[in-house]
Amino acid sequence: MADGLTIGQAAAFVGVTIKTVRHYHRLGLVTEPERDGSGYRRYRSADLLRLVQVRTLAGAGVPLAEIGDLLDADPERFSAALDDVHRRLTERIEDLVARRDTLHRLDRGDRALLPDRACAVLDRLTDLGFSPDYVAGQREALVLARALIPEIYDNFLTQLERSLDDPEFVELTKRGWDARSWDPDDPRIEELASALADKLLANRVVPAMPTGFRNRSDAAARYGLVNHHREDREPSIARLNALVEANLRAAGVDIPHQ
Amino acid sequence: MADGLTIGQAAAFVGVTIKTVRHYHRLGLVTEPERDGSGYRRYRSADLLRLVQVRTLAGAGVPLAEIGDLLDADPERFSAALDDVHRRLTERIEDLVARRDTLHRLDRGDRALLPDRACAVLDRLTDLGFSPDYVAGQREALVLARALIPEIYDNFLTQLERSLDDPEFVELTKRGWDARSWDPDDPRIEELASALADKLLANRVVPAMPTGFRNRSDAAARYGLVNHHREDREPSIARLNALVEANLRAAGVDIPHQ
DNA sequence: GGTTGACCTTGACCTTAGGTCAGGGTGAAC
DNA sequence: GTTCACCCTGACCTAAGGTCAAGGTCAACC
Repeated sequence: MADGLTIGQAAAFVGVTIKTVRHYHRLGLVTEPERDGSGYRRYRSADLLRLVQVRTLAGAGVPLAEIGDLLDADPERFSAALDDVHRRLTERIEDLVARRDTLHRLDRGDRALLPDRACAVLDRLTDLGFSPDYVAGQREALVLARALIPEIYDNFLTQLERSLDDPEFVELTKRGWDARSWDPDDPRIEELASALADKLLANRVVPAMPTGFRNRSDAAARYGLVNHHREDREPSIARLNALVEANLRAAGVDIPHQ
Repeated sequence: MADGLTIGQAAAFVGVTIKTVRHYHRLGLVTEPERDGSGYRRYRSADLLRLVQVRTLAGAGVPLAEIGDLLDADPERFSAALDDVHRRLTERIEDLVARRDTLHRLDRGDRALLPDRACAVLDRLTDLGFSPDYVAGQREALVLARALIPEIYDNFLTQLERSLDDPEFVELTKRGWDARSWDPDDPRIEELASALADKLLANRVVPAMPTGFRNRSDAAARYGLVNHHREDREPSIARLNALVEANLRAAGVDIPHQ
């Protein structure tokens, strides 16, 4: 008898739930339609049209709070606003595409993100016979370096690449990795530290401190984080690294304490 | 002295706010790091790594509630989950692209959405000299028909197209539109209704009632909504339409009352 | 003519992914 | 020695709805 659709029909029509339609009413986005004898809302063509318009904008991500003004604006302002919505939507889409693409890098073994050059170095580590644990640790260090101190990330990578060309250095590094099973007070650690420091100085692959930070302690914090990554799990390696750093410092290399 | 980044540095590092990091702690997504002497959180490399992983997934739209399980899953389950995330992200992107494309149809004069065939008919109406108001009304009716009763939308459109090929019909329709300024009791309305009904029957462009609905009253509600669109604003046109319908009904056409 | 089941009404509270505010403690620098 | 940027907790706010409760209505079926 009473004409107009009920709220359920109207909602199904525009593809939303009843609650959503009522939500739009409460926000004043769509004026409440007339009620029939039993208090039901009855939607007429004009209401549905408005509902479709609101939904189209809302579906495109326009905040509901803006939609009212937008639809009631004069045509050229509306048109300009539409262009703006379109632009923002395009940005959002591009952002999502970029995120989708980085997503698959999470799946390359370690769930972290590294460019190809770093991956090549890591593959080479594996080929040279380093243990998967060691490779994983280096991978994490590279991820951190890239994110925390991009200024010296290249330096870090180059250092790794050059070191791998020197069989003696590779040997020393492997021995250093073996040191994790030694007692932290084992005298061999001091010997090894000395040999490693000499090698580093000879090959000129000393770590460069990051520059350009607001203060030195910030840089030091980042440097320490990268260079002492995973040491909390390996006390002997921590001691080895500390000794190597002490040796380098004694030779005049700028390395922050702790 | 104490090593590790503060929460602000860690947050800046992964590109989020401090509050977001604390939020992840509360959800158990990233375990709370150790505190320093003054109770500040100190983030070490492993914490940052975890933070980057969480952010990468969260940024791709994975609900925070799922991320924990996901990152702690074994590799092949993780990999499968990543594929799933990728798939959902692709769907979302396609959906947004579709919405972006429909968005510009909102800007084609009337802020409603119609396919090309309908637009062509409306343009033709304008070319034939119908007033912009009349065209707007027909446009709205088409939008409603398409959304409410797609089964007869084609029929509706074909009817319009055929009618426009008949100059006499065009003349009668224009006269019908002029009738909105007449008194609703004007005797000319009855005449016109009779002529229009004859023409409709002769051209066989009678409206088809929608079929296949759960009940007849639902169909009737939709039909009424489309066919009596805008009549609340034009009482004379309402009367004219009612008379045309009565004439058609008398000739055996199935049209619901009200 | 009674009951069933699908619909409608309002109102109050829940959700996600954080943001904001209040009130107070820390740390480094000028 | 104070200033200013940073940190702490806890309580409440946001958008865009969803869920639940308690009750009224409508059409259909028996």
